[in-house]
Amino acid sequence: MKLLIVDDETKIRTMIKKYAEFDGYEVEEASDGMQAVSLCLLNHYDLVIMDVMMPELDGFSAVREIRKKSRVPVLMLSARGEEYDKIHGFELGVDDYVVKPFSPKELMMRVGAILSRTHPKEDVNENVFVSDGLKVDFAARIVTVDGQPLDLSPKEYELLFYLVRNRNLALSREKLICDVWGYDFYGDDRTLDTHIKLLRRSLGDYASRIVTLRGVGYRFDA
Amino acid sequence: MKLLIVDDETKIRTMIKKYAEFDGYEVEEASDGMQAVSLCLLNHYDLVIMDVMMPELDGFSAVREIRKKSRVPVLMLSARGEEYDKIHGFELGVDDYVVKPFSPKELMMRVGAILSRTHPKEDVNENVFVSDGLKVDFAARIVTVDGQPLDLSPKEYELLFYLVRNRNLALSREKLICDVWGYDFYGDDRTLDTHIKLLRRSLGDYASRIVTLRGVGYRFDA
DNA sequence: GCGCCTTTTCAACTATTCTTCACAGCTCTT
DNA sequence: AAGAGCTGTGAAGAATAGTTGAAAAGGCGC
Repeated sequence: MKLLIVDDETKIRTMIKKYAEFDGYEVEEASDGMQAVSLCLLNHYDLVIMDVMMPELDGFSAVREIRKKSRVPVLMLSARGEEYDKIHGFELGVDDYVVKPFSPKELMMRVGAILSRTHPKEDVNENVFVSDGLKVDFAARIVTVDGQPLDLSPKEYELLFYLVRNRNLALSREKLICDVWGYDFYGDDRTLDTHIKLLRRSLGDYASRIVTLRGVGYRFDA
Repeated sequence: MKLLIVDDETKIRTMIKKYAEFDGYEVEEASDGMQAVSLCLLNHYDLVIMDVMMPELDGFSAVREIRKKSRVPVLMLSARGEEYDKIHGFELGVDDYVVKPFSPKELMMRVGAILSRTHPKEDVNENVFVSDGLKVDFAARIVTVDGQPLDLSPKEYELLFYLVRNRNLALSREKLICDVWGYDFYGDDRTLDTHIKLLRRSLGDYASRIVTLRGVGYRFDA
């Protein structure tokens, strides 16, 4: 996770940087708006902490410039918590707003809150999918139907996992082939159908969860 | 979008409710933490605005209870911006924190910011269209009428999706043919009519949403 | 190299969908 | 009121896409 800290006061930048690095973030600094804009166009940051009052280019104008190219989350710092300023910030798509003087601990809490929202934990979130008598344990690589474990082939696992991870979504044949087999697969048109057939046979009563979307591909219904 | 406002002061609840309803939210109220917890277990809210200081059960304890069952976004209101309280709030998975006295306008800005983060699909790119009992889910490729899924043919899906994406717009026969069939279609004049007929038949009660514009083409009324 | 399991290919088969066409119906003009 | 010009409809053959079983090809451990 990489942060960009933008403030004209070195003292403040250093202080935030210390706390941020303590929390395990990688940190870069900019001392004015112009610099911030250039850095944002050159590099990728997971979040920008931006002061409002700065020489050269103020924080709001800098965000406006950055927004032309990037949706990077921004947390604004302002010396005074004027309502006008706050609204101004939200309209630009600023994610949060902290008023100086602030507690560094609270600032880092807010940084954490924004990042946890913009980077939802996909892998941590779901290791197992359950619906009625069907259980798909991604981590353990076990699929059970009514408690009975199924004996699937590697491709069947991969295909099922992909379908379940993208359940309730129309998946085109091309996308399935590309994502499950790899972009460099130039096999027969019927390969996918055949594996769907095998998977359906293995799933028994749950075969109907794999819905054929004629002319498009397939969808797994949760 | 449905909000739950929890505060023991009727005056504050009424004030927030007025602003929220002006912004188009549906609003329910609770006057203490216990009530808030019960309501959250019974109903679905898109966001909860919760005061900290309340009789019976304070805001933090209420959120802790709610969190056992629900991940609903919460915005806390507090009479004093003590740092300890703020951190306490973020650790519970509170999404934002507003200090009293606050400006209602800023509060609604923050509510909007949270909701746009938790419901990213609805405001960014549209994946689903709903109007009365008709639901068109583009991503899942599912069309339901009064909860009942329809079994449409590929062309019916494509045509309906195109019409709904360009709803309330007069679409010429030429444009429809060109965009749905492709610029290189040199088929019969009756092909489009026939598919409109099939689609209308499938849509049942909602057939009349597809309006014939004699001499021009068709329009889907949202 | 052998045997077993998995994956892929292939072609026949089935099911669904698309297009065409003839004609009916509607609307507006003459 | 008749006719021209569009649009709606049902039927049927043509076209397309998906399913399936069988068989060949590929991998991997022994």
